[in-house]
Amino acid sequence: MRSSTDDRTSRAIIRDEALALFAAHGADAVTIRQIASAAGVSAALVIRHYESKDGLREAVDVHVLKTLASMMEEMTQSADTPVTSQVDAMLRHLPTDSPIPRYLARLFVEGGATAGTLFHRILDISQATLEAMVEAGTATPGADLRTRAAFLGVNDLAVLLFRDLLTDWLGINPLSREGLHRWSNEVMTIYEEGLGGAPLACKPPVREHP
Amino acid sequence: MRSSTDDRTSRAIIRDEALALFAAHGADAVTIRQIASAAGVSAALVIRHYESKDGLREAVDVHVLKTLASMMEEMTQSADTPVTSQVDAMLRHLPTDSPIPRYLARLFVEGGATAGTLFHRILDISQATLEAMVEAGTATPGADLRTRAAFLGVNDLAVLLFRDLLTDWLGINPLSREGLHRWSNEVMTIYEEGLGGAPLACKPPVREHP
DNA sequence: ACGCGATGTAAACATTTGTTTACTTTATGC
DNA sequence: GCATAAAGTAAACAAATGTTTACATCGCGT
Repeated sequence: MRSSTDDRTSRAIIRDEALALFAAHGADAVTIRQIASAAGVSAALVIRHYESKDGLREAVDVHVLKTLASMMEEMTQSADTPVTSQVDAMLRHLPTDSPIPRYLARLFVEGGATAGTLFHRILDISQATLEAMVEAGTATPGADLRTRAAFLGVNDLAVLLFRDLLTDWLGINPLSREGLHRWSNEVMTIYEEGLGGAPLACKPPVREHP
Repeated sequence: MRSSTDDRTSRAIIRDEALALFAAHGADAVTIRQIASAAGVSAALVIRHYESKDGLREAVDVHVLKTLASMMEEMTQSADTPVTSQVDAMLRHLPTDSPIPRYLARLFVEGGATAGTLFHRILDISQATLEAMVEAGTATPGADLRTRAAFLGVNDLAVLLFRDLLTDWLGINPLSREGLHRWSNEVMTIYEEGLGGAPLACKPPVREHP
């Protein structure tokens, strides 16, 4: 629901409320009247601004894609993004109650062109990062570098998709500060040493609390 | 659409067609008339058998859960399931065109009680497997065994959720025979040695084609 | 003050959807 | 054979939903 002091244009308010509702319940399950009510306007105004429900859907898609694109651009410039947490880093740029993660989850299972474009872009970055690491000698291409890049990228996205279920099972939101710390600590360790830890005959395992 | 020679009861046919349509388009987007038409019966008969659309939804949920439960039981008895591919192994028990994977994907992003139960069960198995490996000395508990188990379980499920998008990006279905081979080969390597491969000073990296 | 476009609304409309009703057909026990 | 229950259907119904129409209000340049 829009707050009483809100200088966004009603067009933007409608789009944002639609995004929130689409993320929460899925676009099909949300009615124009619900969106209108959440935005504090009439149903007719929603149509007036976006022509149809499908037009609104597209507008929301474009908006999400733009938001993510600018975020990804910003991230590729500041080079502090390790391979483990491309998406996690992305999410740290969003407010914790942002509807975008959940919207993305729905987008990905739904398929469609937008999802394909975004997925492609994310995995391309994952591959580029891995290639850079191989170049730098901090990673191995494996038997098939592209498959390896896909594995890394998909693992990254998985935290996002399973956020709620993981929160239940772990007792802590893996995208919260504390949760993310535990999670990436574990991921980093596995990516560095594998599941078995560093071979004891070679060097002692590296632990956080030795 | 039901085939002409089909000895299933019409009740089961309706349930199966509903499952297929729910998986393909999401339960909200599918109408009772579509299900009826796919099953080759009238819409009224769908209601007659399942009382309401929600009743049908529940019946489909129960059926999927039962199918998976019997599959998981069968798998825990034959002890040849490595930690990397609990779900993959599950899927190898299903026909390649089974709607169940896609149905599960929708179930998981939707949340709900059924999804919670199933997710819980899968991650519990993941944890038990990891604990057994630690006991056997083939794995390390890491800084937080439960988080580590969650990471492994979720990675496993991710292939399932991203199947279509991965097929696009990789050029091969990661759940096909060839695709699954490449995928788990990569996963195994990373779980065994990490991204960097075995430290060269200790022993040469283990490759499939040396 | 006034015209006018932008912004907004309530009520009506056509269609879709889940469900009900009244009715027919098919199988089954006796 | 026949009654009776189960399986099945077409048509009607009520509510919901996307959209349209006709009408109101506000801001603003002149």
